[in-house]
Amino acid sequence: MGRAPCCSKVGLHRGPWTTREDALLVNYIQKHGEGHWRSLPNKAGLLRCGKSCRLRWLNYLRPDIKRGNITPEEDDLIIRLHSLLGNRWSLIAGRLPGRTDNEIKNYWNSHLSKRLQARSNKNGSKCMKESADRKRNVSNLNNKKKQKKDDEGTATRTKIHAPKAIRVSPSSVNIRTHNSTAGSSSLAGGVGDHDDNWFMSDLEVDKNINGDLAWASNRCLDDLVHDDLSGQNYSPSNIDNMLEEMFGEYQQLLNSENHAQLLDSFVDSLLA
DNA sequence: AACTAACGCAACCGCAGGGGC
DNA sequence: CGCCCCTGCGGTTGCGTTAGT
Repeated sequence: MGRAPCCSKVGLHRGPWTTREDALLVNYIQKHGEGHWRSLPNKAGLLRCGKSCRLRWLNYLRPDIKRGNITPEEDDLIIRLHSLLGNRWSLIAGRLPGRTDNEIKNYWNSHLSKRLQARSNKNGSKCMKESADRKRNVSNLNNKKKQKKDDEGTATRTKIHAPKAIRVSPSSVNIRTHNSTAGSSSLAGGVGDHDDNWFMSDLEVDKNINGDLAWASNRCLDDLVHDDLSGQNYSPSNIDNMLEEMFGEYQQLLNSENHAQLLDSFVDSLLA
């Protein structure tokens, strides 16, 4: 049972968009605004499903989109946010103005995950194992099919704390400005110069929460970031400040007693 | 120059949540 | 309360491009 997929309708165009289709979509949205994706194709004169139109607009045609050239700062931020949030691409994208979840997801899959993998291999078996553990856990969290499989196949699947995925729109996710009172001193040196222990404390607390090594590869990630950026002339930026605040808050709540509940609200707070 | 493998990106798919009725 | 529709998210696929042989 259930609805037929919207893109299964016979006669609809699929595959790459033509410039004419792009123009039609842009013109329509400029006149009528976003939304009502279901009815948009008809009204705009497009032989596409609404889903496809939405995707094309959000990932490619929006005027505020930055394309290509991921900066070292963005690269660093993606790695750190991913270590914190997992594959929550929309959340991560929300902290990177002009970037789309799809772009970040692609960037991660094609660049960063491989770099992490290479780094793990270099660091030896301990790190490799930890990275694999974490990868598996993140995958479990974000892929229900796999999770079902795992549920059947493994009696004692490790669990990590996973705040519910939250629907995010770019306008609802603003980079918070300063005034944070959270303890951010552990990052005081900025990227490439930070206290080498700040990720470790996350790790230790997470181990306490869940009794496993779910986020153990944070160390590997940190090493990766440190190595990649330490050789560059790379002064502290707004992104660094933002990270300081965010991870400071993160650490603070992890040190509190009811951290499991607070972790959920922390992720919520990222969207405030 | 021709072929093949690897890579990167755009697009698609399936599912879940929220809201209206 | 339950159903249906719309929307958004994350995983995956397909294909064009580039690099290597």
